[in-house]
Amino acid sequence: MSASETPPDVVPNDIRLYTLLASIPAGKVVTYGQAANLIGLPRRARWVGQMLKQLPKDSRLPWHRVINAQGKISLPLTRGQTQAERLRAEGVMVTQEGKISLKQYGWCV
DNA sequence: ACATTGACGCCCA
DNA sequence: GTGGGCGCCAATG
Repeated sequence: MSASETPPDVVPNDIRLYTLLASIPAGKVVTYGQAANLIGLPRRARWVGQMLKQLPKDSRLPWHRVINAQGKISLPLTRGQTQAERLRAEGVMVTQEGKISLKQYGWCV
């Protein structure tokens, strides 16, 4: 092993998730599963949810741009309402039920 | 070490 | 479109 080769895990997974979050354009959304896939962690959707949950309340990261595969907000009403408001503030149409059109707002890479 | 718990996802009725 | 059931996987108790 030469020292010049880059090990596959030099960047911790949580950092990669934060980086991805920061790269999601305002007005666009991704699903938990997509977020996991995009950082090379298939089948880790639940883990993504755990990470977002543990984010400090005053975090600057756009955690609100992550929704579930059904195109809906996965949060209990209180915080879910906050997420809906944040999204609407960026021009995303969110129904009363917390439904969002992935077709229209899904972030395509 | 075993059982439960989730900000999940896919399949099927 | 809507549930119900099951698989998945890290964190918790």
